[in-house]
Amino acid sequence: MVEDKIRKTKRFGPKKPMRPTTKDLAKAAGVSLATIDRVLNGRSGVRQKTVDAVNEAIVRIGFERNQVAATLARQKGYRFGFVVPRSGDEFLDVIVKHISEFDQASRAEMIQTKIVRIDEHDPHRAAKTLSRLSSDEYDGIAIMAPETPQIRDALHRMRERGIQTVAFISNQQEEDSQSFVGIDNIAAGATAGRLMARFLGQTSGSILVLAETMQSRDSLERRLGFDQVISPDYQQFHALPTLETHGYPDRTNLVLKNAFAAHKDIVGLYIMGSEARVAIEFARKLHGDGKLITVAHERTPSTEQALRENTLDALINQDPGHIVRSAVRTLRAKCENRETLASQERIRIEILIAENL
Amino acid sequence: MVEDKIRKTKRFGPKKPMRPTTKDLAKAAGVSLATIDRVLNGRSGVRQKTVDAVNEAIVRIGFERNQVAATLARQKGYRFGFVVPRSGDEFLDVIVKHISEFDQASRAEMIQTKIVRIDEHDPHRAAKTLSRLSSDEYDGIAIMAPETPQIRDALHRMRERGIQTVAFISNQQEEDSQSFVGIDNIAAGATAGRLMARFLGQTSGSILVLAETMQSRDSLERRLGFDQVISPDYQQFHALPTLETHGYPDRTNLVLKNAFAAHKDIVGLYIMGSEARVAIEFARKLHGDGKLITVAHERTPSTEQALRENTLDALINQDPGHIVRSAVRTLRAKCENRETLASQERIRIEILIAENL
DNA sequence: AAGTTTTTGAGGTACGCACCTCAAAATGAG
DNA sequence: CTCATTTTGAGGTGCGTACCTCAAAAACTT
Repeated sequence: MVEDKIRKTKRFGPKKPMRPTTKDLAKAAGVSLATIDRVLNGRSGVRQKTVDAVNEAIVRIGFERNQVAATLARQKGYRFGFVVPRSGDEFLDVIVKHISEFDQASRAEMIQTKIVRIDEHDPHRAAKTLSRLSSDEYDGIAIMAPETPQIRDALHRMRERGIQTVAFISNQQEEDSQSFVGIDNIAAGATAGRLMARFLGQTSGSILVLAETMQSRDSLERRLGFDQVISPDYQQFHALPTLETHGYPDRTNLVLKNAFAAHKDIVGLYIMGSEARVAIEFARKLHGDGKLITVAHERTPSTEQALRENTLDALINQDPGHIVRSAVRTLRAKCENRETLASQERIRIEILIAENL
Repeated sequence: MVEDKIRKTKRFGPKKPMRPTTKDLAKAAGVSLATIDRVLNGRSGVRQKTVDAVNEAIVRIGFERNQVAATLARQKGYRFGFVVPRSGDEFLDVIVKHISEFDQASRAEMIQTKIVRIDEHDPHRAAKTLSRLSSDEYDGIAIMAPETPQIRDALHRMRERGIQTVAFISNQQEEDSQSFVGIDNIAAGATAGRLMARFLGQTSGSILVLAETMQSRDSLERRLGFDQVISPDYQQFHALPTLETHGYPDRTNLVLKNAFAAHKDIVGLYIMGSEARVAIEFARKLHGDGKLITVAHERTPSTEQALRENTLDALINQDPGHIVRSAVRTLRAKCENRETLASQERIRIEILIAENL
């Protein structure tokens, strides 16, 4: 029986530098555990006065909820949905691959991630798909979609249903950092511009800029950033108006051919869209001629190979793995009513060349 | 009493796509929970035959230990130590800052990270410090230190004491990816070389290479990578022998002055060490003259400012935040006898210019 | 003051696992 | 076959939180 007592105090003595628990908090606040639970989890039926008292005690004793125990008790990790366009380019495939990989890796952490496809060309249908996502199937949604009124509304209603949301890769206008995971596309365009200019060096001539469509915010921003660098700092270059491919290979080839026919002094090619395959192929054929400097966005099998083969000179990338993880961390923080460390969640604008792949 | 039954089956029916628990595993393997525990946690006193049976059942039913519940039950998160040099440059300060930040942010996840300083110039004392780290104070150690026999032995003994180890930033010869977190310095040197060459363009001349010491593996590797690019691909450049600063500002100024006096055709400066302040200051004064292209390593307040001011043309960086997180994930995986996804833990060689800071 | 409503407390169960003890069973040695 | 040893089972406790119920207390109403 003496043994029993010894066992109680674990190994060595009562040294207790432990983190305060809910029980400690209850004592400190002079309320019961039930009330602590109500306050911590934002349930109703607590007087403001009591809420304040609890919050005061939280800071006073430095209470911090044990997330490990919390998720265990909640007995329902988190279920997050990644909403992505149905029709996709190579970059989308990469993203999707990373989402599934993450899902695999985080099963042990009780986090589920599913992929939801939407028709990005039909905002109405897309919004309808979104409206079907219920809060007892998803705790949060990360969405990659162009910014349209329908989608914005759908997201708004989703939030009202209690589903947390965050935009990734494609911004949704909400400028606060807790709602968007991705790069600053103006800066990305500027980075592309600077590299282009520096790689071109002393030569002069025109620069071709290619995009899928200039309807999208991303392209607009990249172009803006690009011009911000090229126009003032380098008079020897002339950046031509953006050519739009609308995602069609044939059209891409056509506009490129026409452009090169019309402008004999093209020295640079800036591919803003994420589908670079066709344009790269076009550039590859030209490469014999001389030094066409080519810069593109997003690492995919094609762009990676082009970089290795020297068809591409530089690649501006945003790490899909980081994006996925960051989106999940952001959603989780929102679910737990926390803030994230903005510094930790910032997605870098990566510059890739053959040597640092 | 009828209510009771209803309560038992939670909300809606017995729909059970749940993850198998230890209980399920016990049933599947035809053994008791106690045995499962023995096998899972590598305790002794189990016949090989039984171990095999359990492992077979694990694969068969796809059991995966619930880490959340495990860490809660273990009632002792993880205590990791980051061993870093006592005397440090700016980059070290940045690293240390990130370690403390991580410590703050992960308290709720029950992960503690402490910083342990060692005297990197006295391998004997350093090893002694390491030998003092006990396994009931640390579950794992991440170490940033030059590779010496003493340290290697100390690490070895540490592992025997049951402390997991991983090297970060400075490699420790163990080539397997699970033991090192940091960049490939050969590739980093090559990246610097390529950027240097491309930024220089058509000019020709000598390139100055500066290091703290060529004793260190990192510098050797960076230099190797640098030469691998410069020598074969660009005959117009001549990379001079590495100058060593040994960390002394005065000496840095001196060697730089002498070098510029001896070689009138210097067009590039490659700063390999992480303490770039003095060299940058030197380059800043020269900048009026013309186009000295300068490339350095590691983002610090100084290098960042130099990049903004255009004194530095490019910066090769390894993200300290990622390094810290990756080191912790790696250590944790080792503690839990798991493997990490190598792809997820690879530290990128980042290229920074003014536009993508 | 009596009734109504709101707020609080007490107590329980569960989550999945770690870690412990003791006895029972299986195995091996002689 | 017996005895010693190794291996296994049964059962319990606790981690810190979520979530639930029911009754008691406090706060408002009229």
